[in-house]
Amino acid sequence: MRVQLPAIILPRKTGERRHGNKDNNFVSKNLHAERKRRKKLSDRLLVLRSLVPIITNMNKATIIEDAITYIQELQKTSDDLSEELREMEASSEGGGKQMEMEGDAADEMEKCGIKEEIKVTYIDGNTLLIKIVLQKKRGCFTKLIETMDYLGFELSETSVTTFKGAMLFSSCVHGKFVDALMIEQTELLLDMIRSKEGNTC
Amino acid sequence: MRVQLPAIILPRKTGERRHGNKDNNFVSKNLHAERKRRKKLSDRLLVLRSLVPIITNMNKATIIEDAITYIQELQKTSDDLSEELREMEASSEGGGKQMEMEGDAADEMEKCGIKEEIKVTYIDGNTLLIKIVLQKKRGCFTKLIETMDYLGFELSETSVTTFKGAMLFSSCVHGKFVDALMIEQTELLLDMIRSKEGNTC
DNA sequence: CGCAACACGTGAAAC
DNA sequence: TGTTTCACGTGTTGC
Repeated sequence: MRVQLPAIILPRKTGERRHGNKDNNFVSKNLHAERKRRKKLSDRLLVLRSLVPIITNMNKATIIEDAITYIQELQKTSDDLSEELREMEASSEGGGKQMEMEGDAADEMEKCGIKEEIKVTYIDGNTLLIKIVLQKKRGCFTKLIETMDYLGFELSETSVTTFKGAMLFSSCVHGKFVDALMIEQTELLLDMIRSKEGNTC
Repeated sequence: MRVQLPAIILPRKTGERRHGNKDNNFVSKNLHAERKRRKKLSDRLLVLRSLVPIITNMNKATIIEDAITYIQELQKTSDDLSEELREMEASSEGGGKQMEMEGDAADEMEKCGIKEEIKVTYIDGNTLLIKIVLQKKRGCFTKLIETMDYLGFELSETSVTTFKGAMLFSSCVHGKFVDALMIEQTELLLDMIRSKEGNTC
């Protein structure tokens, strides 16, 4: 094998033909251009070689050959990865069936004139009565409970009923409430639950 | 731009120098070898070009240049995909946090002497009173409801309370019950809910 | 020695 | 027109 440093190619001084041209001034106009072109090509090949991890030989031809096989490998692995990811996403979404069911639930709710809503009734500084109507989705109850927990609400006398694709949640919650503060943030609370639904499956 | 068919390159007949060599027999032995080498290199470049989707120009230099950018793109997308996949795998395992929380819930339940159980009280041929204590897990409520729905149970007067990592579910369900049949299958029902829990996140 | 790989200068075709 | 790109044959070098 040719002994050559990986990065620094020592340019061979071969073929330097000092051809004794008769007309020394007209040494062909494109000489410089051709040199530049060759240099550009060599540099490009060098960059290409630096990108390919496995280099069997330093030959120009083998550099390109290795680049070819490397591109093929990359394409294959890329395809495999994207397919694997696609499968993973598909299985992670719980199947389109679930989505359709949720869509049906929304339709059913709309057909029956049920709308998502949240109503907070202030009892006293430590007690609220919360009523929430949500589209019935997988895990929505857990997300709701988690939101309540995140807000520091302690649930008691909780009741849940589902019908016509909707879920009615009503609960007497205990905590330190600053009067009407939370009551005015009901929409925010609803958004929190909704966003939490969107985050996980 | 050079007019050239994408796939079939018509070989230029340029530079065919019929140099009037004095010694016609010794036209330099490496002529054939050099031709073969050039052809090999050209062919490799052709293959490389066929692999790169975006080709700005047919030039040798630009072919390599495009290949370089393409390889860089492939490497980047490959890295991105693998990282995305890694994240997805990590989050798809339910997250160690969630597992830990569920484990904590189980510990807390055990510490408080609460055990998972199901108790079915027969009211009449159309009504049952069901009480279920389950470990509080993400989505367990939905799974429970789905199981009820699968069994053809119609829920009414449903109440849910969570405490100490456990979830208490009690409901008055309506349906066509064949007396004690379902009552004896309570363990089966519990297993169904548990297995449903295991299926999804 | 031959073999393989390379850079070079050059004529010509394409733009 | 001139510029660019190409293939060619060759001299040369390292193995």
